[in-house]
Amino acid sequence: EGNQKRENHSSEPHRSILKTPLKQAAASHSVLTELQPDCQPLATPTKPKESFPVDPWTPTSNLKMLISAASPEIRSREQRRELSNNPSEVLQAKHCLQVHCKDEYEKSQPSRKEKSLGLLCHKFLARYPDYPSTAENNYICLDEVAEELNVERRRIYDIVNVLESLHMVSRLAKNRYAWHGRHNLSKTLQALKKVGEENKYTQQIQMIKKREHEHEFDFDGEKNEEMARSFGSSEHSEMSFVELPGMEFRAASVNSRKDKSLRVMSQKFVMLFLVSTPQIVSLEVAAKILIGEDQLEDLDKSKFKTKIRRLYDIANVLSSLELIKKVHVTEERGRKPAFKWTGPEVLPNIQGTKLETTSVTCPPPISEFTPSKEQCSKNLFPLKGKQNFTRHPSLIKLVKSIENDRRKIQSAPTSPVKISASTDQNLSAFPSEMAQVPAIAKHQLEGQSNFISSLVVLKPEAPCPAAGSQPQQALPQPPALCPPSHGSVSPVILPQTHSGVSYAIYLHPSQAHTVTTYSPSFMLQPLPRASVTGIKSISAKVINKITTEEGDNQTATDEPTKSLTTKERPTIKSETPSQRCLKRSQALQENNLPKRYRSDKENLDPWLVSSTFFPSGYLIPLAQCTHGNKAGFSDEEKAGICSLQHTTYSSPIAGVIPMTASELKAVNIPAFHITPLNIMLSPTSIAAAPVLSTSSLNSSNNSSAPNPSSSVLNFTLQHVGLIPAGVQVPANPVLQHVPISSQPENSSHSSENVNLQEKPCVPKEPQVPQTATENFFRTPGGPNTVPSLSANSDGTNRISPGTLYIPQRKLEVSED
DNA sequence: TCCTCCCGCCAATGC
DNA sequence: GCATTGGCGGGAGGA
Repeated sequence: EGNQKRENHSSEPHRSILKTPLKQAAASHSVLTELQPDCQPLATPTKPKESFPVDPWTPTSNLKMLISAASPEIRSREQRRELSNNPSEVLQAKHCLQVHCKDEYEKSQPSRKEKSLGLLCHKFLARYPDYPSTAENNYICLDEVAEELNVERRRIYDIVNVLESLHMVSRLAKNRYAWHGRHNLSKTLQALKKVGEENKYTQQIQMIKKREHEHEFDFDGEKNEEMARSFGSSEHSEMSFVELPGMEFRAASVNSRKDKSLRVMSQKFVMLFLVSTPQIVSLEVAAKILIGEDQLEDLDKSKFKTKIRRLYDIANVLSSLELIKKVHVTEERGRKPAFKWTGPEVLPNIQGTKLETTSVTCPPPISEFTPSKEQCSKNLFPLKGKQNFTRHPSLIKLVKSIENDRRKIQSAPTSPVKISASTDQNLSAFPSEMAQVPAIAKHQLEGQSNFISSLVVLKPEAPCPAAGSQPQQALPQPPALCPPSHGSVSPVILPQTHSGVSYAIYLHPSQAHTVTTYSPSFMLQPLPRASVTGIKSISAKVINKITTEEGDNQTATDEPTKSLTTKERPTIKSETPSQRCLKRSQALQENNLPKRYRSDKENLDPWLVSSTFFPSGYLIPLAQCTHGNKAGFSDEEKAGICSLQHTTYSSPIAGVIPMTASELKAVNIPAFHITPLNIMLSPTSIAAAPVLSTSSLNSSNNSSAPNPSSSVLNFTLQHVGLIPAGVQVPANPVLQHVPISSQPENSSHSSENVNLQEKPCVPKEPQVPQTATENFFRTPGGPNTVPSLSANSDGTNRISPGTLYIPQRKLEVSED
């Protein structure tokens, strides 16, 4: 608008020579000179002479001048006034003041860089913790944020949309989003990688590169046809937003715009990184692929340009998230902007394979509970076979209906309803769950695809030896209580505690799902030093090696743990499990406090649960999550109570897990640290929640108590003949972890001549690649050898990448 | 000159 | 009918 006005103005005869850039300063000058009494031919518009508006320079001065300039009447009035009391000295002074103030004003105006989306995103991210412990205070009000960050809301949308694509936020309602942080990130990346693989992005990238190599990419029809054919030949040339279960979009607008939205682009962009080797994607290639997918027919330059613009937007946000970073790829054709993945390494989709197996080999009741392949498919390829259509509502309904039915069926026999404190339901339900443990475990182990689930079930418990010394002999195998068959989200019913009070504790379903469906993701979590020091150092070594290969200057060796985690993951580093338990408890307690980033020094009583905890995000149980989300969030939630979610979580699958404090500890603070676990207490349970002293917690460290997870694990393994009867497997499988690089070929192994001239990046997520599960399941002669794994001489495992490699021409990557 | 990407119009959708 | 979302592309700042 301003530009237009300026342009109009400058079109006046004697100003027509003004070729000043449309920059505000210059335009202002032109306006200012307009006010000069004696309008000399404007030779140097930048050096106005005298009379200037009287007003001191204010932020509105420009506006005033523009108004004045736009209205001859006002202008002449101004001029008359100026002339009437016109001591030239005064004017001179005014002019000086004006110029000075204008400079000041311009200086005070944020530069373009200061207004960049990346910086804005940084500010935005700084407002929220990477791993929010609860949903409380993790609501995002767009208006407020925009105001506080002093930007228009449009920009916030850009950020939020990208974050949404990573499931770091989810839309709750108009103007409101929920902040999930990085809780879902690894899972999302897993999913994206899987989709990217299935979408044959690797091949597409290679094809584009090959084509570029052969001849300049152009936009003529013949080549496009060829491209179309090649893209069309890929199985999923069209796909929509990759949703995590329970995080489906509800807004019609969102759905209807899905295919073009920044969200989808963002996901696809990320996919390109995840399937690429090395994980460097040039903007050009990305744009072409994204365009190619959508509309091959009109692969025109404007579309390309627009795509690039959007990719920059996305890249800015992803950069702020430290998932990618800008590099330059120097090829024969020149230097091209590109981005390099610096986010957490996403392991090959082991689980994905298993999922397929699962759905084939497992008995219905089990397979239905397992990380639904179908569900994933639904979400990942909702439009499979169709082009440019969003999922039809009726299909959504149908799916949900099916899911509901499934849930009912699943939950019917054993799943308890949400149980609050001191109900007998817990007790009655518990045995029933317990009775299933062996069978379930066996089921899980019977299929290779399931053994991780079994372990997952065991995990929460194993890690925190310091925890749960509860007198709960009645719980020989608490961990197994997370029925694998429910995707580990089923309610876990624990017996009454010594206090005689049961507690309804809601495990965040995402946790369960994480470990169940995407087992690798939880392995990315930091491990408590006390139990996994060795592992950590191994991991650190590997990481260090990787980074060094890339020219890392960082001191990963000096401070191994540093490379494992960043800001939000420090807790585990140097703490004993019990300390960590305490901290975790503190964190939980903190959730009830209004402010984030609060120091957690005081008030260690973790069970002073006068608060209500929220799940930080989506509901993982595949079938029912939708409900959780769909239930929406009332405004009361803002007050910190998630009554709706109570309902939601009362879903048998969603899982209510009544347990004692120590049990909670055991589950809540696994050595694995299965991502921050969100625990939610129902109001009733809150009411009944006893206050345990810290000492009580500490004293619950049970060296004597049998380690249930270990028991279950050993029992199971022995039961299915995977280990000899006498052999005992450590409770904490993590101890057996060995690092695996999913990209061993990253720089050295590849045939490419890749020159990475850049600072190495330390993955934000700790890289604890493989579970011990696979290790001991790979016992020589064991029945469950994982084909994709191979042992290296150094004792570490490596996963055969199985990636398609095409020798590439010389490629240089340089940092900006 | 080209790379980046801010900016805000305005259409689609929501409420 | 107003508000919210967000696709989109002009064009400015910066290298």
